[in-house]
Amino acid sequence: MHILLVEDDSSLAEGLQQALGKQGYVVNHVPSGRLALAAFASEPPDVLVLDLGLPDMDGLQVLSELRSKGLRTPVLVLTARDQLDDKVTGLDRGADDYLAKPFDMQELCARLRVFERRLSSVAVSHVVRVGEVELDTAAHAISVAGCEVEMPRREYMLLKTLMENAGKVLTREALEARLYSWGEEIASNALEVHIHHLRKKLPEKFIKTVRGIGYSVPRR
Amino acid sequence: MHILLVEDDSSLAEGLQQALGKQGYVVNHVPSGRLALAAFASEPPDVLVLDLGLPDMDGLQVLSELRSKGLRTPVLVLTARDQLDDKVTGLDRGADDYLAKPFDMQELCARLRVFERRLSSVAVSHVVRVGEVELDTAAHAISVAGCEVEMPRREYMLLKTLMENAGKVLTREALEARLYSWGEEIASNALEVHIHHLRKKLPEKFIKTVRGIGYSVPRR
DNA sequence: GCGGCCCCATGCATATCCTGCTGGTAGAAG
DNA sequence: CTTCTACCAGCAGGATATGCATGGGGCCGC
Repeated sequence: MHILLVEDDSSLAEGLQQALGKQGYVVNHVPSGRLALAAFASEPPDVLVLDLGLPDMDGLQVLSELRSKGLRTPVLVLTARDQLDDKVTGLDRGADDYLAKPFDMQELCARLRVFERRLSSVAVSHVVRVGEVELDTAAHAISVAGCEVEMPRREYMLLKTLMENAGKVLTREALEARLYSWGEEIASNALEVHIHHLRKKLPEKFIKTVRGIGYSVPRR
Repeated sequence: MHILLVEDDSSLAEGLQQALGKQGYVVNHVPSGRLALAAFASEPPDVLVLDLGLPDMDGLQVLSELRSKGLRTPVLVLTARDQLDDKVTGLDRGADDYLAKPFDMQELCARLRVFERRLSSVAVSHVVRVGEVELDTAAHAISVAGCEVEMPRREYMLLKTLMENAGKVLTREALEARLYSWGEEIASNALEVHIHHLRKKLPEKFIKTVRGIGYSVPRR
């Protein structure tokens, strides 16, 4: 799941990015409202985590802006505990949840999981099947010909994006954008290595390479 | 956009069919779950609008059936307002949206537009067909008389530009400009070579040469 | 530390492409 | 009708780019 974190306190942001990354989220961080809107336009995340105290524009303003464009992305608002009024205003303007600083990491994660569930139930079915490969997005499980197969995080993500776009060719850039947040771009053939590992676990010819473009799994 | 409407109340169904038809949608209507599955098999729609109260099988059952087959077609569920539990169950089973009867036509249209947007952004499966040659820009795939044909990058690009401008004659310069970026201009008959390779894979006379000008594929 | 996971670097295999050349063809000029 | 010429088709050798395979080492959880 892609999270866009809008937070001006860089040390807090870094901590969050790291912690959430370990939970398997892909976190992009921007320190200001203007950048948040820009990031949103170029690469819409699944969830927005929004601090209200921002240098350039008020967090609530960001929220209003997004909603006025008809975007329904779930938003979790962070704010200092003593500004409780913000809570009401925030929810009024379309926030989905609210967390007072300082907050517990556990709690943040729990609330993100709620979003995640909501997303996966609203967005797409839980099970994607292509040929004899079945991917259960809810259980994070893959089975090949009815047999469960273990998948590390990156491989899972990669396979998932490929299967969700079965029939289309995904460019190397598109895949990398999906697997990595900004700032953790890779400078090697890591992607090819993952593809390599995936192929070992999947039926032959399941992942087709389109030379010069990228990869695809055929729609069946 | 193709809509499959599953609704047993015939008067409501007729009204919807008419109203949605005016919006430019193509609406097929079936009154039962069994027929819905049949219709789905023979002609998969872009969106399914599903009433939950059906005579033969529960609408939710239809939904489960579809999802278990790995079909990810967007589904909008209709249900009576007093059966709110259905909402949760429906979303759990893979519905994408939900509308309580009686509903406003405006709102239904708005929600369908959301699906439409989602479709067009995800499935940019843009297919160009000229004669018996078919080109799918999303899958980077070419098929001649229904048979898949491999295509390297340059040949693909070349064929694509020709087909997208079927009927027009493209000068050699125009084609080269499309295939090569600045700095990698070519200094030989490379283009002719690619044309040669293409002709080998395509039906006879598919690419016409216009002596002194360039090439074209006829519009059919 | 041990093991899984993942990024990185390298060498190898080959598909893909450009090049240069030879021979063919169409259309105009004589 | 013949000839001439610019343009085009076709081929094969070599250069290049691209992807694959493999091993090393860093990092983190246990």
